[in-house]
Amino acid sequence: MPSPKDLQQSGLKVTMPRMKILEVFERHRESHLTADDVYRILVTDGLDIGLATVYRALTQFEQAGLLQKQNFESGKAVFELNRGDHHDHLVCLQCDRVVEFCDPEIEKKQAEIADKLGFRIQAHDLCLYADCIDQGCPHRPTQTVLSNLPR
Amino acid sequence: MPSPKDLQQSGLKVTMPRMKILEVFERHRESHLTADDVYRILVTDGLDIGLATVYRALTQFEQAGLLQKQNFESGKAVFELNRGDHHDHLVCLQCDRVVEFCDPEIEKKQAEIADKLGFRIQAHDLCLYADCIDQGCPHRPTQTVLSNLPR
DNA sequence: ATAGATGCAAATTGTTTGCAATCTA
DNA sequence: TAGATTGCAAACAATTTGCATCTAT
Repeated sequence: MPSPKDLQQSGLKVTMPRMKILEVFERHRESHLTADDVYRILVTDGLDIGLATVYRALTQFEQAGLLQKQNFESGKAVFELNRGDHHDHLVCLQCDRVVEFCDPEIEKKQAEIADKLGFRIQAHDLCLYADCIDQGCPHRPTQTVLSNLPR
Repeated sequence: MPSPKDLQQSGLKVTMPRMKILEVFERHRESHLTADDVYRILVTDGLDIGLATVYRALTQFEQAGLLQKQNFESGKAVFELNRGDHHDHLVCLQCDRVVEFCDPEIEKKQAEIADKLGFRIQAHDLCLYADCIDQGCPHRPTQTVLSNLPR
């Protein structure tokens, strides 16, 4: 349930299009959506919101820290709700399923490496591309499976 | 020095455009080049090779394992010679400098993670975005600095 | 000779922008 | 009401493709 506060705090006016777009992400907490995905969902919902507005909102929301943006190999950017936690992604090469994970050891090692090279790390992208081992891999559109790795 | 064999072995005909494109990468072993970078270099060299041909060649060379493709945040794909070794990248947020590194521990951990999630890892992208700590960071176009981390 | 390669222009795809009309604070 | 926001169409940037013409094998 997106609250108007989320927008106000970012200096963005509370408008219908923006609230509806946030709602879409609330209703799809497990997904990684492209601008077009969001646009289609809105259209399906019978809402008349332009694609350009979606793009503008996504950009603003990302800057405001409400959303996180990812660039997988697909060429299109995908967005997900910023749940505060940082995590990396594993994309299934069979069905495009996205599994999230986070490994503190890797995170630590990254900082050490940057440090050793004379840099202060600001961000990173880590994405694994892999094949399902188990049989039951449905060839379906993008879908997310949350997963917390033992630490 | 690109050898015709590199192309023949891939089932690609040895043509002037292809050889010249390979040469460009040989002459810029340290760089990460976009299709347009390659095209401009060729034009500068007085060669009349179409941009579409460059794109086609880059794709074919990547599939043939001669080049490696990277998608940084820039939106454009960059290519580099496949030197056999795997490595990850660190991009300087100030000057776009690209530093290469490889950390066996991270590699190992990645495989373990994929394994634990029920996947067999095929590939991965790891890119760190960071700020130079030291002063001498020139704001210049993309340029690569090779670096082997202690292992 | 012939399948494959090239150049050019036109087409695609994902994303951004100009602008007049329309809203929020 | 003033300044922000929206929708639409046009503009863009990166990459791909159709096709008639060449070229390596």
